[in-house]
Amino acid sequence: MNKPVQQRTLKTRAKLLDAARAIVAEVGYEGLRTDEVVKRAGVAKGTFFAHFSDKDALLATMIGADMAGALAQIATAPAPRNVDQMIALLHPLMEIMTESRTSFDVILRHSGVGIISEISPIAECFGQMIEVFGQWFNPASNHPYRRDIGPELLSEGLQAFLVQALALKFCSLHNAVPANERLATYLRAWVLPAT
Amino acid sequence: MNKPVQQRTLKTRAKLLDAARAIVAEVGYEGLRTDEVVKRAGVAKGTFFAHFSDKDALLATMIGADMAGALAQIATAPAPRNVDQMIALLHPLMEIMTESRTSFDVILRHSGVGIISEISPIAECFGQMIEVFGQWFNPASNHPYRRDIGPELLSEGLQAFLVQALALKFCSLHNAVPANERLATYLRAWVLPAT
DNA sequence: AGAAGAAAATGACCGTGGTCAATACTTAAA
DNA sequence: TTTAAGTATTGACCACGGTCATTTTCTTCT
Repeated sequence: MNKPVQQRTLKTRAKLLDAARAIVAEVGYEGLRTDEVVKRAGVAKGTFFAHFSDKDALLATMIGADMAGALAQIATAPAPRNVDQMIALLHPLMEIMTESRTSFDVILRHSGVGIISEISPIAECFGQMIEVFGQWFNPASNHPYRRDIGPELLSEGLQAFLVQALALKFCSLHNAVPANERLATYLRAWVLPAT
Repeated sequence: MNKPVQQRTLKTRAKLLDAARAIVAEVGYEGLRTDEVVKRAGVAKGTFFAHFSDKDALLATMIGADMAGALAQIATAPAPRNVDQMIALLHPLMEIMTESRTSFDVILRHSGVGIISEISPIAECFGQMIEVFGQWFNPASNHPYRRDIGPELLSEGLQAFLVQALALKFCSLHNAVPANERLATYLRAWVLPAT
């Protein structure tokens, strides 16, 4: 099995993704139709599902790529020295995650995804996040955050609060307060040592 | 406008809900089809959508009712004196919320729902939760939890961790550790005063 | 009781995601 | 170059959620 993947496979996949990107740029994630994707890509309906197990998988691929990009930026930046810096650093990622209700739903659905074999790009991002955030709380460094719990637990909590703050963005009862401020309140209570 | 709602409206709605309950009992939430619901209820397709704006609304009604029941139990019980008691108290609610992947997805989708006019039973439960949990952290009582932040913030965090712990239940990477233990770890780090 | 108006129920119809047996293409060995 | 064994593609087809003009049933007024 030296060459199990053919050239045209890559080409077709790229055509599908390009078409999908173009559509999203025009009508957003909620306006994306598989029929339109295959039409623009110039392939048959069945081909789509030979490349993506379902429509969600296509969305997850696109959204996951965007999230991974934002996360890479975060990973290369120096560790934030306080909560405000942390929020500022997270902001681009938050924007991507809440681009639309549809995409946020996809993210939620894939954040704790099932089987390992079909691990989604989004689930991978969530795993990455824990590692990236974990660096900020590395006990060896002289960070200003609480030290009574491990960096991984601290990261998981940060993730939980991030999702909570973003979810509230779509709730008209709470969205008077912007997500940034909500998250800041949460994080001050979570990552800072008790006074 | 003394009698805007007719008797048959209630009857039909009840028939639909009964049929749906029966189907869920047999094949679970994932096996529920609107065609089957209307067939068993003995009404036409259009009638279904005159009573529920979409399939999700029906699911939200059923799941919301179950959650409200569990929450009422929690509300009447005395405030938990420690994290273990808290978990034990929350356990029935957690079971309902994770009955299936499908129902959990519905819960996530409705947890921070949009317009006030169409507030879903599930969103209402999430609001209720904050109030119920808030009682546990009432500064006037002599609870053993942290007092450097307000009861509402403490409750919101508890909710965020609850959702996070439940989401991980559907993730094969993490479900080696049961949700109960995960949540216990989170809550010890969140609700207890720093040592 | 009958007529008029409002509310509820009907079911043929549609949009869209997803399937699968048949076909076309690619690759590597003979 | 031919051939055989995969691998990718095709498009007619299906399942299922959701719509809406029409019809039936209920209520109220005279």
